[in-house]
Amino acid sequence: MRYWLMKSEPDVYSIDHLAGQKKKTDHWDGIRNYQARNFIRDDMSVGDLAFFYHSNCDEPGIVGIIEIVRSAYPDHTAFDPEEKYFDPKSDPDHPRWFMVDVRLKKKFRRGVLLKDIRAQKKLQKMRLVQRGNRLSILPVAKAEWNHILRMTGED
DNA sequence: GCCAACGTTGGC
DNA sequence: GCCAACGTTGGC
Repeated sequence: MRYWLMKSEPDVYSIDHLAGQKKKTDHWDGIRNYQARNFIRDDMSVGDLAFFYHSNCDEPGIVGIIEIVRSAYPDHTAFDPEEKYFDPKSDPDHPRWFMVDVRLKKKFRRGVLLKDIRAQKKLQKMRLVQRGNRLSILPVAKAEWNHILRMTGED
């Protein structure tokens, strides 16, 4: 069982979008970066937990917890020319991009903001707080996961 | 295979 | 809106 952090821009897809889905479950499409793809395709399993992170917004930070409920399968939005993330180099016979399904497990009453994470000595090694990190899928160490959970003040 | 140009991410 | 970081593209 692994821990992850998954970024989404709230203007595009926020935690409330996910909360409004049937069974609070949805696919996580649009990953178009090889490192991120390799993480979800090779290392992510059903039952893994991930922080839902709001990026590129007024208050970037972790806003809740999601659970992986389906392991990687081809991202069909790459096949559709109408889609924003269409990629002609991916086709159903040889899919290049993959996605997983996630279910909302918990929305924090108060998110853990990036600036608060940055202020934590014990979280300095997180890839999230290191400069220039643009990866949308990041592994999180168990100790870091627990530390952030404590910062929420919830169980 | 090198590397300049270009595009995207994302915090600030 | 700015800009640093960094991934991708394409000419050579």
